[in-house]
Amino acid sequence: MSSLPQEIAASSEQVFDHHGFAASGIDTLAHAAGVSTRTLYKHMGSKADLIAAALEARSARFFDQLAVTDVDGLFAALEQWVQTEGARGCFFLRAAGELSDDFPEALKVVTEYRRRLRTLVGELVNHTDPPHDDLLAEQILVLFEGATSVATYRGVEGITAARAAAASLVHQS
Amino acid sequence: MSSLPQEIAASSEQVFDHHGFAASGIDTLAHAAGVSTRTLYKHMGSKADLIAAALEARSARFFDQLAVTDVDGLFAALEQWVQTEGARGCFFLRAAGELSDDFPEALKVVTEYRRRLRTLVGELVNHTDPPHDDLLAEQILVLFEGATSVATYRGVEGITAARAAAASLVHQS
DNA sequence: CTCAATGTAAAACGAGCGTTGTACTCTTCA
DNA sequence: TGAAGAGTACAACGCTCGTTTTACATTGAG
Repeated sequence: MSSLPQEIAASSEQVFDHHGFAASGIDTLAHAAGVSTRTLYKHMGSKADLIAAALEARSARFFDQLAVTDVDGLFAALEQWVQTEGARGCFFLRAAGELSDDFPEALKVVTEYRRRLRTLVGELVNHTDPPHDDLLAEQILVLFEGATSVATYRGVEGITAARAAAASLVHQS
Repeated sequence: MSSLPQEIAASSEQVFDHHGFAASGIDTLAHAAGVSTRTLYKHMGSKADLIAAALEARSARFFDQLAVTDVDGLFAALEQWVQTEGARGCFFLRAAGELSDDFPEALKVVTEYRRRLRTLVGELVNHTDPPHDDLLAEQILVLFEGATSVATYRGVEGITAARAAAASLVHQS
């Protein structure tokens, strides 16, 4: 049995993902979490804090899925994610677009997510045989982000295409 | 001298792009357009209609920039766009994420934009020498969307990488 | 000149928002 | 037993929002 703050952050992650941040009211978020608004505020402080917590929860959950050993596994994991979670575009890009400077903590989570994703891709590319440089890492990152976006309207086909493109770029000398 | 509705849609496009749809109030939008709220409503009907009009304006403006003859030109045009407009992620993806079913007209514009972008990429890939198939078109689409996303935090470097990747994929048999 | 069209300013409306206060119930454990 | 802690329901607060109303200014054509 996990803690209430974690449950609230987890269910809020889903509500924000499906309806956007501004459009998700506290009452809706509290009801989705199965708690009263009073309890929600006691644990989360404010809506801004709750948004940051939801982004943290998504980041942790997403990188758990991305625990892979090679570039191809990255796209396999993304395909798996989209099949179980659906595709609505990068949660963090959407957050950055919707949230202004009034949400500095949330934006910090977005920045940290991006840094971590870039680092992960860089490591995976570095462990290919033979090792590759920064250009390939940037290209894999583009394919990953592109697959995430394209999947919103072309489904897993976009991820399949990205996966094949990544393989081509990795294996060509 | 262009018409008031066009001016309102154009300036609203900028406000929505920089601050999000829900966070942009009617007063802000009217002030940015240099008109009163009364005039804004007379010409645009409602905020939902204004959002749809702003998306239409962006679509027209963006595809004007994408009047190119080959795949490489596509990424050159995107690089140019980002340098003059900045990068905040795909406007249409963000709209789809923020707007619910209460905005059917806006979502129709998003769908139409995506259909048109996919068609454009398909045509450009088909006119390569030698002509290529649907897989490459999907891959170029992924690179284009990925470059748009990655540019938000890695700048034009992401577009440069995507451009090189596209060239690799096009020229390899 | 006048009238219709088109614009403005400013206030008001009802609704929903994020947030807090109050009063109550239930559990737990010393 | 009884006090403390943690949760609930529910109303209220001040604020902002989208939208409409009212009253007034400007302008160009017949």
